[in-house]
Amino acid sequence: MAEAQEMAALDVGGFHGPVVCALVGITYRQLDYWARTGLLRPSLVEAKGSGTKRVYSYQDVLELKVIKQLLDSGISLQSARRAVDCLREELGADLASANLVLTSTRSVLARSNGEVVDLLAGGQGVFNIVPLSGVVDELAADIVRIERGEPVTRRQGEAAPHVGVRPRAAGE
Amino acid sequence: MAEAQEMAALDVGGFHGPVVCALVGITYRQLDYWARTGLLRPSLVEAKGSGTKRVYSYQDVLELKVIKQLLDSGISLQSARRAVDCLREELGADLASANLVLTSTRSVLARSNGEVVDLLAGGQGVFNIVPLSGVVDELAADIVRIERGEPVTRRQGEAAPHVGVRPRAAGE
DNA sequence: CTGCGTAGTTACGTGAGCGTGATATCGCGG
DNA sequence: CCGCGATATCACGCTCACGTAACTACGCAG
Repeated sequence: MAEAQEMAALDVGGFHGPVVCALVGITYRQLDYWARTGLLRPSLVEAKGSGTKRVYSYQDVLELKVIKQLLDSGISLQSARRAVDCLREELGADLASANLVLTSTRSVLARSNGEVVDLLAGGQGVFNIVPLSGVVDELAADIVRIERGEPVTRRQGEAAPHVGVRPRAAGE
Repeated sequence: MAEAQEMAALDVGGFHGPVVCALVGITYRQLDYWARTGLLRPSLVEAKGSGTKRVYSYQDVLELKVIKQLLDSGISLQSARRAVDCLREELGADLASANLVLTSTRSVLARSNGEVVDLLAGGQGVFNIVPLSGVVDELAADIVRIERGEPVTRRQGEAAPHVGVRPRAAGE
């Protein structure tokens, strides 16, 4: 019962450092480095000296997973910073049905696949396109697994199998 | 007349190090580093000690420009290496009408915009899409400028204005 | 109140990807 | 054949993005 209480506390919105590492699939040193350098601070509770605990929100973990995707696909942390800024600005959007698009100069959210096609037709520079649906679904599944005590052993640097990606026609 | 001969020699396929730097918009140290680390060796003449000259082919310069685009858009040199491998394998293709697509696991060439849309519908991982038409056209224009002695002063890290990008409808 | 585990902090090291000179050497003009 | 500029090479150092290990401090059980 006391354990169930702890689980509930997690559900309400709090994730400690090590748990976040398991969910996102990064090392603790990366999480720590990112927090110190200001890439992504825990939005619920910041660390106040040794022994204290950082507490991350669900939204934080989502952004971290996006960052991890970017790193796995060979994008620099610098660019990931711009991506995070974009996600922060467009929080109202439905992430599960949107694509994050980064170009050399700016980053935007494309709600429909049609918008992505339009951007491609514009044809300037390089496009980094991140489908967010996979990230959202995957996180939901992993949270359940973590709360059961199953250790979510995902290999480092390897793309996780995305759940719930539905192929679409171009003219949607 | 003797000068015209030198120019002709360049046209046939040879570019020295510093000229390549000006064309691509990178520093000599970058070109040197990339040659030493095996990212992109001059395919015509390698360096054999101090005082010798590296000679790059037109194809080399094209690949270098692609690498530069990747770097400007925040992609790591590691990923750029994979991109170069892909370009090497698909040399027969018409680069000016193709897009280079990099995912976290592999790299491919998409000949039509339709293929790009199909790939997006597949929806796995992150897509880095490089329209090659701009790179090809830009290089041709810059080569003319170089041979006139005009110094092609392009700002570092800023995307060059692409020529000849034509917007297309999705169902092409 | 006293261990003790857990989590954050510090110190130090590492490799990639260059920048900055200084140096060595080639090849060409005179 | 001899200087001289152009080009490659070397030595050194720097920043980013972490890894490893040791240390430290909180907070909870007993």
